[in-house]
Formats: sequence, C-alpha cells, structure tokens
Amino acid sequence: MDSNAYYLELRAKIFKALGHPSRLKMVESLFDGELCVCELQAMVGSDISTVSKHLNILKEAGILQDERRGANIYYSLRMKCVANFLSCVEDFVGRRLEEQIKMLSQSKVSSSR
Amino acid sequence: MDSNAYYLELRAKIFKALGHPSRLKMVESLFDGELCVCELQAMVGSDISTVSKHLNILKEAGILQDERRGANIYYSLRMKCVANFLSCVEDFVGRRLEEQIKMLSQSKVSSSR
DNA sequence: GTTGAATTTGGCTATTTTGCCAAAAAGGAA
DNA sequence: TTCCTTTTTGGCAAAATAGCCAAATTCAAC
Repeated sequence: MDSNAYYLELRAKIFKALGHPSRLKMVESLFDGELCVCELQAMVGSDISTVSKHLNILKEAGILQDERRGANIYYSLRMKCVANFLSCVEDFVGRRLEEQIKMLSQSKVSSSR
Repeated sequence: MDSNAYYLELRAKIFKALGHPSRLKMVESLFDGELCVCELQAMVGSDISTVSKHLNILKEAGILQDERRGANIYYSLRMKCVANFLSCVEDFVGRRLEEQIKMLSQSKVSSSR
C-alpha cells in the first residue's frame, strides 16, 4: 500500500523535468504550438543530441508529446496547465526581484548614514 | 541584455526545487499551515540534516519562508500558487496512469487472440 | 536499391545532487 | 554559567545528471 510513494515520484518527475533552463525554455516555446526538433535546437543552441535527450525527459514526464510527420518529429505541449502556473511563477520571480532590489537600496542608504 | 537567461534560471530553480519527492511532500504538507523542522522531518523520515538542507533549497527558490519562534523554526508556504498547479498535476498523473492501465489491458487482449 | 537529412541512442567524462555523520550554532531552562 | 533541545553547517562518498561526440536509426527523394 505504498503506491503513494510512486505517485509522489511521478509528480516530482514532472517538476524535475521542468527544472532545467533549456527544457523550460523549450516548453515555453511550445505554448504557441508545435515545433520540430531542429527548430527547438535552434532556440536553445545545444548539440542536437542533447536537445533530443531533454525532449525525451519532458515526454517521459508526460509534459510533451511527439508526432512524426515526414522526416521531422514535432513536439507539442500535452500538459496544458503548465502555462497557467508559469505565468504565476513569472509574476512571483518578478516581484521577488523587485523586493530584493528595494532591500538592497535600503541597506545602502542605512549603511551610508 | 541577457538578463533573460538569468530570469530563465530563476524560474527553472523553482521547478528544480520542487522536483524531489521529499521536498514535494514537505511543500504539500505545508498547504494546511506552518510546521517546524522536526515535524517535517517526521513526515519524510530522512536524517534531520538532510531535511534541513532540503528546506533551505525550497527557501532559496522562494517557495518557503521560515520564522524562528523559541527553540523551533517554522516553515510556511510563500508561493501560494503552487497549490493550484499541484492539483492539476495530480489530476494529470491520475488520468495518465488510467490511460496506461487501459492500454496495457488492451494489448493483453490483442496479444491473446 | 543508394544517398542525404532529421532524430535518437550509446558511451564517455565532468559536474551536480543526495544523504549521512559529526560538529557547530542558537535558544531555553535550570 | 551549564545542560539540553532544535536546527544548521561542513565534509565526504555514492548516485544521478548534463553535454558532447560518434554511431545507429528512420524516413524521404532519387
């Protein structure tokens, strides 16, 4: 009866997959629609084999799906709700950065007194 | 003008922090309110020093905040929108598992013909 | 069939992460 | 002060991850 641990692992896997700059960037790029591997490769700039492995991680986690059409393989977003969360994350990061800048400038003022 | 890469890194950091079973479990436990380190340690079962390091990762990412009261340090959820996303992730994982079970039973049927 | 383009896989090293133990901090109580 | 509890830090070894190259695969075009 420890399927709970397995479920927990599956959920963590989703976050882990998104927890890499290149992978996150690719997922964000796919908000607007599908892209083939070579297009994604152009965006992140790494070796194509690296990109392919990253894409596989995202697919294994269930975040992306792929479909072959002709010579190309197109990846697209399967887990739509990532987009909602990411907009919240962006707001959060933005606010946090502002706070830090504010705190930094305050400490400058107080230390220069 | 590559503050974009820095922002991307910050966003990825949030996902990376959530991408570990113990850390995810602790964050989920904190949906109902703050808990001290020893309570969180009891939930995940690892060494308390390990738990402390996990908590620090979550704090660094901005997901949790901490507050000392007496001998204890209480951690609480700072990034509230994690909860919404997690309910979506749970649905998603559940549906995906069902699909896989269905596909598995179908392949059994077709291979036994 | 052969050739060429797109993608994945295997393999390898470098880097990062994890988790434990022991030791250090930081408080509270006596 | 000293002792005890809670939490963090340092350090180390094991495990996981990342990224590159070369080789294999897959499909379309010829």
